[in-house]
Amino acid sequence: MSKTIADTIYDALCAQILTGARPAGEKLRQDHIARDFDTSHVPVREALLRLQAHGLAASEPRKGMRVTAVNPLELLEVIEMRVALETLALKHAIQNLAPSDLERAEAARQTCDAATDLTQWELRNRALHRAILSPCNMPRLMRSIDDLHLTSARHLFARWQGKWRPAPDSDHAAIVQAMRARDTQLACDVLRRHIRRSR
Amino acid sequence: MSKTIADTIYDALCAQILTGARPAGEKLRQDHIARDFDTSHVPVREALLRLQAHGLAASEPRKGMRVTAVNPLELLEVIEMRVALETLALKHAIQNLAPSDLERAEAARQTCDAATDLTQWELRNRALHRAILSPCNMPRLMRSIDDLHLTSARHLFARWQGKWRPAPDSDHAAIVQAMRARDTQLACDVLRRHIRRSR
DNA sequence: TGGCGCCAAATTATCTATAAAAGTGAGGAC
DNA sequence: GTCCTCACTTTTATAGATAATTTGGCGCCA
Repeated sequence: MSKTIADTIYDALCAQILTGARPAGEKLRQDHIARDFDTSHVPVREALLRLQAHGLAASEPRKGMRVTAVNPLELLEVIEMRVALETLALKHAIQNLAPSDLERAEAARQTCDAATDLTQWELRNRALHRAILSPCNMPRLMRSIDDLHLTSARHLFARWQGKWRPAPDSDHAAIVQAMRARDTQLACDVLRRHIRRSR
Repeated sequence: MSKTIADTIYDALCAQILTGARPAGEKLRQDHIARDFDTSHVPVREALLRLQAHGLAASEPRKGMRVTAVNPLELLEVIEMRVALETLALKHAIQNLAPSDLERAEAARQTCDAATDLTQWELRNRALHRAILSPCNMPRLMRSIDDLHLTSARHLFARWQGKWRPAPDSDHAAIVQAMRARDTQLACDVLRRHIRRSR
């Protein structure tokens, strides 16, 4: 399970891009980053490729990579994709739901509501969505959803950085409650509204 | 636009995995592949990373990559994801539809029906789905759908290799016709049935 | 005979060096 | 003054070498 250097670099760059520490359009120069992490440029290349795979960077051959732009059109796209895929996951999740899943979801919900800053909230919000959906037992679907959340998170940081205030989320509570009642229709409706609200 | 060596290797490995020339579970050894393509192992690593990103290979750190298994559960997952995402794309595509899009779709349909072997048909079938859906103008959605088609194609080859016979596809015709009539509901229904049929 | 540890071979991950391409800017022609 | 060219710098892409890790076999001992 040992993390490679490339893994470490990827995680760090990913966080920097999400939070806006590396703004959209910034050139990602291999040997600069290599110096930052005190390695050679080879593992940096690997990390960049993975950023590209997750949609966080784009490359032009022999011209290097740049942090991808976060244009509003892409956000609309991502929101509709999230609606389609997360409701699919939720339907299957409710079918397979075990009591322990409900406990985990409720715990994740409370943890999320207790967040005190945006970075923390974003992490916990993602964890909550995973907790709610992962009982669907569809690993590939979950990976796709995670990728979409990455893009959503970038918009979130771009828009709310500094303006965010802690507040309990009533949608989250409603979804968990509908799941407890095994009301698939209601849970999906609330989730759909919840995701679309993030515009 | 110059293709790098890594691009070339990726394309070749991708085709080999799709058609089953490299079966599921096969270890992808860097320097063996490097010898095959007469390069160093560095571009091979890059190609492997990209296979991983598209779900065609999986790695355990320091243990190398293997061609991913194509288990029936994943196929079910991919089919439901395709239903969710392709109907989403189709709805938007029909909204934006221009006459030239319809022409292109019809041409792609006829080309697909004229395929004489499975490899050809698979390529043209993918092109047809792209032609039908791409007027949605949602590049990220299209990329996700393309990835799902890769997995579907692997199942297709695994199941029909040698048993495939040329035949016109009535679903394709029905979808194009519904698009021409701007009947979103009908088009989506046929598409859903069409995708689920590939089980 | 069967499990355990150690050595050798294979393989991956990383580093350093080199080649190739792209950007940059000064100097000259018009 | 503007534009083109050519050398210089920066940066990416690939190669070759090295370090680190895993794998598999072999003998040893219970």
